Formats: sequence, C-alpha cells, structure tokens
Amino acid sequence: MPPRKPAVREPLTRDRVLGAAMELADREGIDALTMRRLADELGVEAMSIYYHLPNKDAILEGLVETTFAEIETEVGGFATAATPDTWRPALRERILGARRVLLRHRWVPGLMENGGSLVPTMARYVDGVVGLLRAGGLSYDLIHHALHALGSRMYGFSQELGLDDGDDSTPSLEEMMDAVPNLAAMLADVVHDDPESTLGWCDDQTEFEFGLDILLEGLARRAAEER
Amino acid sequence: MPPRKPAVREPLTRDRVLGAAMELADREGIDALTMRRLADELGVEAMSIYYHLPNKDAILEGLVETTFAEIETEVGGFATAATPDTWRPALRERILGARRVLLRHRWVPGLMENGGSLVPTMARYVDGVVGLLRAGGLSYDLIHHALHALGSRMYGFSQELGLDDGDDSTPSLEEMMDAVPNLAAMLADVVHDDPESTLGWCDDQTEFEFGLDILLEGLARRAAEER
DNA sequence: ACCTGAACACCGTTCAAGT
DNA sequence: ACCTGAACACCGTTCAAGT
Repeated sequence: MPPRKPAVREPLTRDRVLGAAMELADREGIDALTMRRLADELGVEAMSIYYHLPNKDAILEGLVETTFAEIETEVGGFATAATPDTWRPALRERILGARRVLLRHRWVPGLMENGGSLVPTMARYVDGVVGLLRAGGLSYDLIHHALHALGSRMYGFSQELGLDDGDDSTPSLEEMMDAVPNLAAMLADVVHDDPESTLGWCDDQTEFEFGLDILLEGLARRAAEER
Repeated sequence: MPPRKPAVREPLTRDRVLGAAMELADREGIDALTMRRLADELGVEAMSIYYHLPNKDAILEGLVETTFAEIETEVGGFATAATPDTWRPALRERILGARRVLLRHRWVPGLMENGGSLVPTMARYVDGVVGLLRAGGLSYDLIHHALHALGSRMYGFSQELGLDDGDDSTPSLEEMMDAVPNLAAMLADVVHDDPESTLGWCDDQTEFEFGLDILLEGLARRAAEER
C-alpha cells in the first residue's frame, strides 16, 4: 500500500496544537516544547500557532487542562458518594488514580507548581475532593486543613530531591562518607532497590503511599474527634 | 560627609557575585536574575562574571548552598543529640528553623525542585535529619520512609496551588459557584483570614504546621511500634 | 479567515581581544 | 590575571503582509 498523503493539509486547530504539544512534551520533555519546535512538529510556521492560541502560557494551561480531563476519565468522574466509613479509601483511590495519569505526563507537575493559576478542570478536581470529604462528614474547617496538609499529594505527586543526579561528577558513597556519615549509613543499610524513580522527583509508588497513608490516618483521627 | 567613591573599584569575586545575585533575587524575584542584569548590579560587563563562575547554573547552585549555610546558622548546627523521647520536637524545631530562612528567600524552593542536584550543605542538612532520627532510635528503614513522607516539608516548605491568582480575570466566587460548588461552599465557610500566603505556594504557617504535625505523629507511632 | 516572513527585544554562552 | 566587545544560537512575540 503506497503512502498516500492528503494533498490539502489538515487545517490547524486549537486541539491539534494541544495534541501535538502534549505528544512532544511526553516524548522529549517540556524543554523541547518551544513555539518553533512545536510548529515544526505541525508542519507549519511558528507564527501560525498564534492564530489559534494567544501565547505560550495558553498552551501550557491547555495541557494542564487536558491532563485533568484525563484524570476525570481515569477516576470515573469527580462526583462520588461517600460516608464517614468510606471517604478514606475513596479519597485514596482517587488520588492514586490522578497519580496514574501524571505518571504518563511527568512534566505536568512542574507546570502546576509555577504558573499555578487553577485551570477549570483542576478546580473541579479539587472541588470533587472537597465534596468527597464533605460527604464523609468532615467539617469545612478540617477539609480546609486537609487540603493544605496533603499539598501536592492531593494530585498524586510529591516532589522530593533526588540523591542521585544524572551528572557524571556525582561523588561516590565513599567520598561523601565523612561529609554526610548518617546519610551514607542509611543508604548503605537501606536497599534502595528501585533506583529508577517513578515521577521525576524520586518518590516511588511505595514511598508515595507511605506518606499518603500517614496523612489519611491523621485526618481520619481528627475527623473522628470532630464527631 | 561627601560621598567618597573609591577610585579603584572593588575586584569581582565569586562571593561578591553570589552576594549580588542573592540580593537581586530577594529584591526583584528569580526572573530578574539574568547574567546581564546581575552584571549591571555589579557595575561590570556580563561576560566578566564568567571568569569567576563557570555558568548560570553554578550561580544558582551557589545560592542554594548559601541558603543552606544560613539554615545551618539558624538552627545552631546540624549535629544534635536526640533520644527516643526528644527526636520529635527536635526535628520539628529544626524544620521550622529551615522554614524561617526560606521565608527570607522565597524563590529558593523553586530552584530546589528543578535543578535538583543535592548541593553539599543541603546534603549535610539531610544528613543532620537522618542523624537526629537515628539518635531518636528509628531504624534506617523507617528513616528512609520518613524522608520520603516528609518530602519538601523536610526543608520547611510544601508547594501548593493557590486558589487566588494575581490575574485580573479571576472569576468571582459567585461565578464559580456552579462549576465548583463544594469548593465555593468551603471557601464561604472557612474564614481564610490570611489571604497573603507566606511562601509563594500559599501555605501559611498554621497550615504548614498542621500537615507537619500529622506526619510527625504518624512517624512517632511507627517508631513506637518498632521498639 | 488563515497563514507567513521579517524583525524586535530578549536570553545564556563562546571566543578572540584588550589591559 | 582579570575584564571586555562582538557575535552566535537560541527564545517568545509583534506587526504588516501575503493568499
């Protein structure tokens, strides 16, 4: 079958731009996402993009928006019934669902931290969490605290600082032994069996759930005290 | 007293560059810190900086390093004796001390998240935390989990997403009422008395401590179970 | 209505040249 | 040894012009 290219090229649209941007960022990282590079990807001139989206920030916002739309699908919608007995596993499941999506777009957390303005679907995600906790019987005050306590964990990630940098000049364990003896001892003791981190910031699934469960546990205790 | 400028200007040094960079970033934000702007501040040509520091990343690393040196002073050194009875308040105090310093340099967390390679003094900070927990009687395994669970809270910050963006186009509470009813209800109920956030990511001191205490509580429980 | 080319005002950085 | 000027290879974006 001979490859038959369409004579007339598909017209540019906002969706096509965002789709190509998403694919490019997934494939080559967020730094590769420049207006000129994106235009190349679309077989178009850089300035053509500006006809469909006002500027680069709008593209980045659109990507976050798209990601949270994926999350909405992944968790089966943001509206959920919950009771004082079920909110905790329900929230846990929702957060881990969000995490599964972010693992497909690891550069998205980086966008969420900075630009920071809450895009609509992201706001609806948070709204869903609030609704879940409210249905679980928590006071708005406790819910408010809970959102702060969870922080970025609410979305399924928590940035940490890797002990391993990709640089070639990374000092060996022996070299740092005297500068950071406790750290070295810990690393020697703990078999860090999965050096490949899952979400850019080196929090693997087990560690993520460990921290999440402590927080859920503490929130549940405070919720029980409220009642 | 007439202002008497020295005829020969003070020679450039690594420390002078870093000092000016720190001051500039504190005053005008990290985005204002460009090589040309920094050179202006030093009364020098942009390229002169490269004689004292290899590149911009080295400047950013140096700033993180300087910040953690400030933290070391603030908390009275990283070495601390602790016992199973005292590790928890000791760690709490250390983290809140780190936070006080970061509040003076709010742009530093942003640097720590991305570049990410652990600068020496930062490694020593973590080492101190490990030493503290070890002296407190925790196993290396639990300590390892603890570092992950604390995440960036270990350093005194936790990024969250502000509900308030500085944009003029921020939708009012009424406008978002139907899109995010639960969120709107919570905001209406909770008197968010301090709209001015403390550390860029809108986590004020109270909220930070709330989350921190839940984590410390959970860690203490697991530590007790270990013994 | 949709896309383009040239240009502007920035970046970080290289490199040969000044003193 | 220390600093500089010109230049390079990039950015995002504006604006007048094409079809």
